[in-house]
Amino acid sequence: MGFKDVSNKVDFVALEKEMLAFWRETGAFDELRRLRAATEAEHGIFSFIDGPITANNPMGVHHAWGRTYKDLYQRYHAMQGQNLRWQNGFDCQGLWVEVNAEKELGFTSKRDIERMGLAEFVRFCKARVLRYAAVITEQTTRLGNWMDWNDPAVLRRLADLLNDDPNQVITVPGPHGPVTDTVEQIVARLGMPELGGSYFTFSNENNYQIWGFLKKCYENGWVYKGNDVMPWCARCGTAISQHEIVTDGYFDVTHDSVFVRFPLLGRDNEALLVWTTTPWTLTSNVAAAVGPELDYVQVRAEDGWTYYLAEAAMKNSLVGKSNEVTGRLKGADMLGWPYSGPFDDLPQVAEAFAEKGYTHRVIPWTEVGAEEGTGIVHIAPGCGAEDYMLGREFDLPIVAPLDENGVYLPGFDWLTGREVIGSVGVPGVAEDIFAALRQRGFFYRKQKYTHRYPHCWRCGSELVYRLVDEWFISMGPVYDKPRAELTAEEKAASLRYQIMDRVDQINWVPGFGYDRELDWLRNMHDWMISKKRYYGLALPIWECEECGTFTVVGDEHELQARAVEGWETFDGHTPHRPYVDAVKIACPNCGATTSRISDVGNPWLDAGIVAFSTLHYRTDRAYWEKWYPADWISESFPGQFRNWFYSLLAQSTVLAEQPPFRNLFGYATLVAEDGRDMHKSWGNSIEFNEAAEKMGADTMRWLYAGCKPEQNLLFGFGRGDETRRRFLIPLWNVYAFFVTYAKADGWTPGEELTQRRKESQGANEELSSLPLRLSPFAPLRELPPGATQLDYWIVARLDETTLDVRAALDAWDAERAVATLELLLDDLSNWYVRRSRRRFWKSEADADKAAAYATLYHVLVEFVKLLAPFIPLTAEAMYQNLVRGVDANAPLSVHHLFYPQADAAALDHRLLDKMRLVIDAAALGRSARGSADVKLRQPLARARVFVGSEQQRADLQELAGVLAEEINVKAIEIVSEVGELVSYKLLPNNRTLGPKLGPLFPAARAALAELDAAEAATTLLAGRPLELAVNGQAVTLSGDDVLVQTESRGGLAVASEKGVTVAVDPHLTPELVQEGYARDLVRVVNAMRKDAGLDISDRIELAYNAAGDVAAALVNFAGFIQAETLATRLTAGGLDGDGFRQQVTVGDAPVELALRRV
RNA sequence: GGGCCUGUAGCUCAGCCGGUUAGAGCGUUCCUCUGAUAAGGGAGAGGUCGUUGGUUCGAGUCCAACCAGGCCCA
Repeated sequence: MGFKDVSNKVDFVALEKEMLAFWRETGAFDELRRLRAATEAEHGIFSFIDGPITANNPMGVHHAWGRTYKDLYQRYHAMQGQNLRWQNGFDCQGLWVEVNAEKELGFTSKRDIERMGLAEFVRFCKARVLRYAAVITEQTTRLGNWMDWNDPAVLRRLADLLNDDPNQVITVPGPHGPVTDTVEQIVARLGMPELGGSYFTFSNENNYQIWGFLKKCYENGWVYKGNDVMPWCARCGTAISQHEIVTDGYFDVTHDSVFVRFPLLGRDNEALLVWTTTPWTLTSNVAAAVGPELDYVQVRAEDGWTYYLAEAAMKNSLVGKSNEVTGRLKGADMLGWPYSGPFDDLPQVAEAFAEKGYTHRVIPWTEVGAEEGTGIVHIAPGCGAEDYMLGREFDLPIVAPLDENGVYLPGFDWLTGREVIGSVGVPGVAEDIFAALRQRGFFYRKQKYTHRYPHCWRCGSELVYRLVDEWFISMGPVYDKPRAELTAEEKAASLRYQIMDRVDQINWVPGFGYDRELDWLRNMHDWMISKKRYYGLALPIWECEECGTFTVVGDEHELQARAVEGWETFDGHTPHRPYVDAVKIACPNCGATTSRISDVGNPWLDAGIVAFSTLHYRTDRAYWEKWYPADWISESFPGQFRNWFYSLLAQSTVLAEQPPFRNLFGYATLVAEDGRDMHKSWGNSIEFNEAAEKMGADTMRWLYAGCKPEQNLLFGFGRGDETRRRFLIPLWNVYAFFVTYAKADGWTPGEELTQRRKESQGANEELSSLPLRLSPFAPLRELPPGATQLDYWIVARLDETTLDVRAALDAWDAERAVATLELLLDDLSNWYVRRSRRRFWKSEADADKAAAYATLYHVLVEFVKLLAPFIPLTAEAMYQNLVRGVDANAPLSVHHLFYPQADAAALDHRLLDKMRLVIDAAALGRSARGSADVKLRQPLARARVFVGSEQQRADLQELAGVLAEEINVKAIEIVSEVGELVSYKLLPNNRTLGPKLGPLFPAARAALAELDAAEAATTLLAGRPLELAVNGQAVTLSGDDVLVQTESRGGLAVASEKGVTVAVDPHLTPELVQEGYARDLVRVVNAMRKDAGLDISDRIELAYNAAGDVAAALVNFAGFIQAETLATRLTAGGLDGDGFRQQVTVGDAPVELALRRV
C-alpha cells in the first residue's frame, strides 16, 4: 500500500477515461445514492428539476456549459449529505422532432407524412428520440455528470423494438422488479418509479398531466378558440412563429410589386393609387389606409385618370411626364371615401361584404408613411398580421383565401384550387393576377422590388400570411395601474398577475431575470397552445360540429368514461395521434358525437408540466409535496423567459398556486472564440465529442464554471489551452511534486491523519453504526510539532478559501468560487511549495520535514474535496491515489465525502495579512530589480522597505529573512520615512478643491506646481497648512487638499504599490559578483545533471576550466557549489576518462565543466 | 415602428456620487526564475474611451443628436 507514481506529463483525457471506467465498474454513483438515502434524515434534501434537453440531435458544447452547472451544484449538495432525485430529462415532442424525422426520411412536404401514415410516423419520431437520448446520455456521461438515466443500450434496443412492432410484449428489469408490457407502453412509462431513469416528455404521465392542467384552465373559463393571421409555410402546412422567423428566416428577395388603381365610387375616373408587394392578397382587399397627418395630392395623370397619393410618393410612383397636381389634402380629408375593389365579383368577397353591409373604404392608420409605395396602403385582414389588427379595430370583414397548403379555397372562382406561391412545375398566381388586373382596368404599373421577406426556416419556402383557427389560454386583462393597487377580484380574473406574484417569490440569479420575466408577463398575449401538426401532445379538446360547443377531457379515466365510440381502437395506445383521434365523446350541450380537434400541443406545455409529472403529482401526493417546489433550476436565459420558465410558472400557478422553484440560475449564450455564433459553415463550430476528446471534460468544466454567467461565453480550443495551463497543470504539478517526494521518502499519512478523516467523514463500513457528521472545523488545528509559520499560513489560506467557496456556491456564484480556488492554487504552488521545497528534498527526516509532508498532504486532500464538484474526474484520480492509495478502508469515491468546512472565528487574520505583505513586498522587490536590470540570481547588498503602519513594520521585521531570500539581498532595512527612498510630487485634491475654488481652480493648480515639492510635503506631513497666492487672492491648503505622491528617485531601483515601497541597492562589489557567478554555476551544473540523466540524489565529481572572477568564485564558494550540486569533489582542470562535458558562459567568460556520477 | 442594453488596448472585459497619470486578463516583445512545473515572476510596447455638440474649474462618467451592434415587443 502506498502512493502510485505520478507523471508530471499527464494525459488528462486518458486519465478521465480511466476514472469514467472506474466509476462504471465500481457503481460509484449507485453507492452515492445509497449513502445519501441514509444521510437524508439528518441533512435533508436538495430538489433539482432538470430542464429537459431536446433529444433530437447530439448535444452541443453549449449544452455542456449548462450541464456543468447542473452537475456542479448537484454534487455540491450531495457533499453536504443531502439526498437528491438526480433525474435527467428529455424533451421529446413537437415540431423540432418532426422536422428532423422528415429530414431523416427524405420527406419534402406534409403530404409525405400522410402517405406514410400517422401511426408509423409517430412511432418513427419516438424511436428517433430514444436514439438521440442514448447519444446525449453517453455524451453527458463523458462530461463527468452523475444523473439517473437509462443505459443507452437499452434505449437503442427499445427504439429498434418500437420500429419493429410496438405491440409486442416484453419484460424489462426495473428497480422494484421486472415490468412486462407492450413496447409502446414500456417506452411511455420510462422515468416512472417502476422503471426509473430519465424522464421523457412523451410519457403517458406527462401527456395526461397536461390534460389535467388544460382541464383546470377550461373549468376556469380560460381556454378559447380564436383566430389569428399567422406567418404560414404552405409546404410544411404549418404556422411559423414570429420568433422562428426573426431568428432564421429573413432573406432579400425580389418580387414584382404592383401599383393598382382603386376607383372611387361616385367620381369619374378618380382613383386611389395603391401599391403592394403581394399581388395575391388583392383578392382579399377590404380597405385602404392613409396616414391622417400625411400630405396627399390629387394628380391628373397622362393616362386620363385622376389619382390620389402621398405627395412624397409621387416621384417613385407615377410614370410619364405630364402629370399635373390639381389639388392638395391631408390624409384625414380622405377618410371614409368608398371605392371599388379589383375582385369584388368573387363569391367569397361578395359574401363577406354582404354579411357586414360593407363597402371598401379609406381608413386611418398612423403607421402609414410615404417612403415606400404610394402612401395609401392596401389592407387585407385575411392576409396580413397588421391588416388583421386593423380589421379588428374597425370591424372590417375578413376574406381569408388560402387553405393550409397555400391553395385558394372554394369561393374564389377561377383562382380556386390554384397554389398561391407555386412550387416545382406549378406556377404561382402572380402573373394571372396581373393579367386580371389589366383586363379589369385596375392595373397601373409593375415594379421590381427587393425587400427582406420571411421564409420558412425549415424548408426555405416563402411564407404567406394566413388566417387560422388556433386554441388559446387567456392570460387575462392588463390593468392600467400598479400591481400593488389591484383588487382581489381583478387578480382572480387575470392569470398574468397571479403568475407575477409567484415570480416575486423566486430568487432570480442574475437579478435582471426577475425584471425580464415580469416584463414578459406584462406584455404577453394569450398563450397559443395549438399547432397544426402530427406528433405531439394530443390536445384534449373535443369540439361539436353541430352546436360549436367544445369540452376538455382531464385524463385517461375521464376519456374512457365519456367515450361513446372508438375506445377499442385507442385502448392500449399512448395518447398520441392517430389512435386518440378515434375516440368520440358526446357533446355535453347537444349530445351529438364529437371528435377531437386535430391539433397537437405547444411543446412548452410538455416541458412546463414536469414539476408535476416527474414528481408523481397524480399518483403519490406525499412524494410531490416532499420534492416540490424545486430548490433550484438552471437554464440558458435567452428564450426561456417566454418558454420554459414561463410555462413552469403558468402551470404551477394554475395547478398549485405556488412558485415551482425557489432559485433560478440563468446564463447567457455560448459563442465561438471569435465572438460569432457557432456555425458549421463558418468553420468555427466545435462539436461536443471533439471538445471532450481534445480538451478534456474537466478543462471544459473549469472554463465553464469560471466564466461570467450573465455574459456570452467565448468557447474554443484557445480558451481551453489557457484554462488547462492556468489551473489544471499547476494543480497536477503540486500533486506530482508531493507524490514524488513522499514516495522517495516512504512517507505516508500517520494514523492520526487517517483517524481524523474517518471521524469526520464516516467511512463506508461505519455507516450503519456511526452517526455521520460534517467534517469538523479546523481539522489541522493541531499541526504536528515542527510545523512552521508557513505551514500554519497555508492551512489558514485553505480554511479561508473553504469559507469563501462555500459562501459563493451557496449564492450560486460558481465564478467567484473558481476565482477563489485559483488564488489558493497560486499561493500553494508559487509560495508554499516553492518556499518549502528544500524541506522536502533535504536528506534528514526531522520534525520539520514531517510537518511539511503532513501539511501539504492535508491541504492537497482538502483541496481535492473542494474541487470535486467542479472537476470530478481529475479530483477523483487524485483522491484515489492520495487517500485510497494509502487507506483501503477510505470511502470508494471522493464524491462520497462531505464538503470541507472551516471555522470563520478561528481564522488567523494576522498571519494571513503578514504573509500577504511579504508576498507583495517580494513582488515589488523583483520589480525594482527588474527596473535596475539586475537579474535575480545576482545577490545584492541590501533592500530598503517602507511600510505605513507600526504593525506592518513589525511583521516585515519578523519575516525579513524570507523577503531577503526571495529577492536575493543580503539585508533588509525597514525605514519609517519614505522620503529616503523617493521624491515627492504634489497634486491638488480635485475632489475637495474643485468645489472650494471653482473657476480659480486652474490657477491654484498652477501655483501648487510652482512650489518646492519636498519642502511643501514636509510642511503638510507635519500637519501645517500651505499658504498660496492665487490671482492675488490668498488661498490656504490643508493636508486634505493636497495629495502628496511619491515617485521613484532617478537612478534608484524602486517599486511601490498600495503603501509599500521597496528599494534595492544595485551597487555590486566583487564579492557579490563572485557569489552571483557561484549561483550561475550551480544552475548550470544542475541543468547538466538533468541532461546527463542523473537521479536527484546521485552524487557527482565535478571538474572545471575557468579563469578570472569565475575561477575565484569556484574557489571561494566551493562549499556552496558542492552542497547545491551534490558534488563530492570539485577540482580545477579536466576529468579523466568518461564524463559529461559542457562549455558554458558565466558572466562574460567561457567555462568548461565536466561531471561524472560517483 | 416602440422600448431596453452595449460601444474603453490586437482580443475579452473592469472603470464608484463627474476629480490625480483610464485599468485587468489574454496575446505580443524583452528580461528573469526553475531538480514539481508543458508552469511561474518582472518590465515594455499597445488607447482620438463609437462620432459630433453641450453642461462644468474639470467629462470615459452627466445631457442631446447621430452612427454601429445586440435584445425584447409590435
